[in-house]
Amino acid sequence: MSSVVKAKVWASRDTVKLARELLGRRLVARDGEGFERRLRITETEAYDGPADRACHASKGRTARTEVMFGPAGRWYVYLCYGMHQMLNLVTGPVDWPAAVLIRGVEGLTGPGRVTRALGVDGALNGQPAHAEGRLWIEERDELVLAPDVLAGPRVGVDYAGPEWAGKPWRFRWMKYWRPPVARRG
DNA sequence: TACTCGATCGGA
DNA sequence: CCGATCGAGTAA
Repeated sequence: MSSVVKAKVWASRDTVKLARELLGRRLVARDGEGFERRLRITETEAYDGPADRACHASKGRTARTEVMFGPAGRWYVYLCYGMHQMLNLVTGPVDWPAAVLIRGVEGLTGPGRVTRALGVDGALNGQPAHAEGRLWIEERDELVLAPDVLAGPRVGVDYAGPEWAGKPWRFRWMKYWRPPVARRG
């Protein structure tokens, strides 16, 4: 199967469904020595379209959000709070800005922790997520729904207002998801 | 050019 | 609870 065909898997109009279906698929990270880690995706969030006030692209088409308007199957990586890289998979048709934030993989809870552990940074922005390289999503012909998935509101998007912050577009595969390490009190 | 604020995290 | 830390977005 060509990369082009594989990328079409993510071109569905329904990004919320894709965020749900991404659970259970493997994220593969290859380091400088060629060592690979294959980790099940356990937590995702959907950011869907120009009307979604929590989606960066709701502010319009800019240099930063351009990649979300492009073809599906590429990485959208941006810096948050000046120190955390956020890893997203671009989804949807061309000119429909949407993406799925990868918030957790097995053994790693939290979007900033995932990228730190896998060495992800802005260099991956715009790179294909469906071809072997530095980081990719393992090929699988069919999307398989993971069982035991909990949906809830997205994290940290209250600024988007109740209509958008309240949408249950965060998905966790509870069989593999683990709560963040306890904070000290 | 000067602000403001975040799709977060770890420490107190 | 709080500070870290910096680029994008906005207003001017």
